[in-house]
Amino acid sequence: MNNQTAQALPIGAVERDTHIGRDTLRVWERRYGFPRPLRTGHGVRLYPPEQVQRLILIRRLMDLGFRPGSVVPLAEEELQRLAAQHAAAPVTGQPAAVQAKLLQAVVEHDTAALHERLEQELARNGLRQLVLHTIAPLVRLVGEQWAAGRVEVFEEHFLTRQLTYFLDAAMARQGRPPGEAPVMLATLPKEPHGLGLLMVEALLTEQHLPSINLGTAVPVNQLVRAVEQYRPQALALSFSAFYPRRALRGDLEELVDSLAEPVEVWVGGAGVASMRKAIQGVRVIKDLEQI
Amino acid sequence: MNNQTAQALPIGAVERDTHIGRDTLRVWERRYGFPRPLRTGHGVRLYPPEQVQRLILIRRLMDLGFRPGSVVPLAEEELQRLAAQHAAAPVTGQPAAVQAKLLQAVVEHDTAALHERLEQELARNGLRQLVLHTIAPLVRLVGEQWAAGRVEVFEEHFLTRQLTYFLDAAMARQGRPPGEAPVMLATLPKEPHGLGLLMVEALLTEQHLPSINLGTAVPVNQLVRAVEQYRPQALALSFSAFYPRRALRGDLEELVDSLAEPVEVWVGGAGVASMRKAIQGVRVIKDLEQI
DNA sequence: AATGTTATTTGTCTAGGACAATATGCTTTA
DNA sequence: TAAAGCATATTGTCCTAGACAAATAACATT
Repeated sequence: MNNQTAQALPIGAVERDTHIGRDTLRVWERRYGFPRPLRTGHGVRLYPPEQVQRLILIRRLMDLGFRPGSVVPLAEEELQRLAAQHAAAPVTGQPAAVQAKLLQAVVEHDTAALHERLEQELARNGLRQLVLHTIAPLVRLVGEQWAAGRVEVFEEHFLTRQLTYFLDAAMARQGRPPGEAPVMLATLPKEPHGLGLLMVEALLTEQHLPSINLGTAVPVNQLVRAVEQYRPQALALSFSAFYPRRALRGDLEELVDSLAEPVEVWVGGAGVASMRKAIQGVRVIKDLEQI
Repeated sequence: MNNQTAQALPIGAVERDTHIGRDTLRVWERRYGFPRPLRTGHGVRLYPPEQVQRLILIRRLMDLGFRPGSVVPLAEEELQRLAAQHAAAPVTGQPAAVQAKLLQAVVEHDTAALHERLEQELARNGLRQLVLHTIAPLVRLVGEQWAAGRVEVFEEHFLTRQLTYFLDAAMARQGRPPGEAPVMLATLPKEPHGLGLLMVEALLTEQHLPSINLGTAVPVNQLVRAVEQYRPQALALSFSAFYPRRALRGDLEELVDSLAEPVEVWVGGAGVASMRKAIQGVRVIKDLEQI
């Protein structure tokens, strides 16, 4: 069923699969000599699958902190070596036995085992401890394993859905806190990862505090309107490690500038941990425990 | 707190807020004379908020079926008139009393009322009927109200989260069906709307059929890998009315071409309802009831 | 009314250059 | 030795104006 020629992708498809912008792909070609796509008769770029695969690998190394100039020009083998090196690097601390087991359930696609273990932890330690000491480390672990090439993107998708389901069920059993929500949760358009928000929602729920979770990829102007309507005391935004660093400061400044209402802006997640200078009117939450 | 000059946005930000591509924004400027952004000293476009607002309105009209050539050149008042006309258009059928009440709860941000009513319907008619006759029509209704300018994007975000929470809780009470999942659910990268998947998941769960929901925006190559690993009998994809029509056929063909494994591909949702020609190897699900 | 053909509309892609913002490397100061 | 200040290098995003393929609309024919 595999059609050979159809496998080479135009630049738009590559942008989507690699999360590297079109302009960037073209400028890399000019500057570093890679990628070097095929061309149609009319000059349109067609990227063969190997090059797309290598771009994904490059992207992974960049998320680990490498800069384009130091990885894009490298030969295939050198890239593989770099990646392997990082795959061998010790994972932060040693994952507690529980997380290792959970990770195993994820890569083996064993939904039942995953839920059973989570249920055990919940029964033993309660929702707060479950989020802080089991789920948050698990999510971090899976992220690291992905960077090391041991876990695939679709497995993260799978985990995200399972955790959402589990936390929703757990919150429902706790009961939904009544009253006006003092905290609004969301991510900006470039951020598709919503587990951070969900964990915060669970922590708040556990303390009988209502919250409004608008989910991922909410346009700035919509956040402004939502704040006008719901009038929360705080707007909490989550940023994963993959949020484009270039854009972070500008995006936050744009948001704060647009907010006419008096509202605290909280930001958290791996994406803001490395922020150099503080931004006027934005409070950085370093740790989930602070909630 | 509002900074006047900071309000004008560069083209990248406008692309995100309007979901109109950069190239498209520039080509409209050339062809239709709108938008006509300000420029920095170095020629960089800066779109004032009114123009962004008008672009969003244009986008809404296009989602209603208008073509760019017939709306982009129009003056502000004419656009407003067109929109108002469609706002006045009768909503499909008359929304049953239940949906009207639910809609009211959404726009009034009354979480408690929303959940209470859903709970009532669930208790009375069961999960299947709730999904088919209450939630699906509600989602459609909110979409129409949005197109008419009566509901805002952030309210759809709010509803999405609430329905996810509710359905997850309902499914958890039913109990998670054990065993290997015969159906895998996902949306392609350009499709951020995941409620369709969730409704299908709920319908399957109600019939004690397990499923694997990978959620939204799964890259094509990851879908291929996921199918290789989980080996489901069917891969079901959901497309909202906002999925770019130009890309639909090509994206599906790319997917089918890449799938080496024998797996049925099902597609559903408003985005495929208007598909002209069938695509080899793809089955169109016209109705949720078919599940 | 269905089908086939032609014309128009529309989004995405091209090249090569430019610039502002960030990160790095080097020097000076406490 | 560490912090701070400054110069240099790196990097993503934006620019222009033109081109083309795919989808849609309009028209002609069966």
